[in-house]
Amino acid sequence: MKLATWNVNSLGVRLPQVLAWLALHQPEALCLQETKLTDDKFPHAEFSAAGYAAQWFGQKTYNGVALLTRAPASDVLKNIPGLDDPQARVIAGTVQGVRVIGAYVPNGQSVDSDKFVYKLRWLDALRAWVAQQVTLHPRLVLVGDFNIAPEDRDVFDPVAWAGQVLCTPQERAHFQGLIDTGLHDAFRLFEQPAKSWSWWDYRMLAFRKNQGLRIDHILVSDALRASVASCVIDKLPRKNERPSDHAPVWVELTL
DNA sequence: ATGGCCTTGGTACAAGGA
Repeated sequence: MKLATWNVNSLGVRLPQVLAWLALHQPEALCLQETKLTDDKFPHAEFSAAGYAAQWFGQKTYNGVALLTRAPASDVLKNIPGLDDPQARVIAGTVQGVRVIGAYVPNGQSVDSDKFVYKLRWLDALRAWVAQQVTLHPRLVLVGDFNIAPEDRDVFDPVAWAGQVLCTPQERAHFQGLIDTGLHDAFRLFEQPAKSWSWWDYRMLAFRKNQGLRIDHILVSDALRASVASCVIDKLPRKNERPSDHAPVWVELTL
């Protein structure tokens, strides 16, 4: 079964592209980030017509996440239990015996920003909760826009980006902290092309020049590691008219 | 050519993204 994640940067704008991608790939589950829709505006009827059940959790203008599944998801949770967070950033559900957690990690803006402090605190809470979730649900995937480039090889110009937000040692330590709960970066379980990115700035002709970062990830638990058949960043939607600045990422599990 | 965008709310342009 195929599980996927995509930061769509406004589902209102990107809905046709998401529907086309679902029809083409028919994933068992697709997690969306940055829907930017209040819950009353979520296009659940369109997804239902396309054969997908939806769970969603949004807000006006910013953030917003959704979980689209072919079979209805159970044990759905919205945001991190116990974390007082006004921003809609997490949605979780169980589908076909796999716990799927979709996350939109705060960007952090810049290292000297209050938003960076929020990002690090948020990641602390995520790690603590994911550690519990892995114990409860050994077959687990944590997917989404992590807003962290884990290593220099995930950055088109690591010298220019050194110490910048998305690439700081603190953020990378948090990524490792998530890995240390018993997860594996599915993309790195396989030989991959050099210069593989999941996000390209809209400016500076970044996509045409393939200048990007790999910040969207799929982490799989120990119990699922042997079942991961492939992990792919799908660059094709980035070539659409009016694309998201992020590409979808998917894994194929043979369960 | 060393700079180049996109989205939202709201109706001008500021803020946020990464």
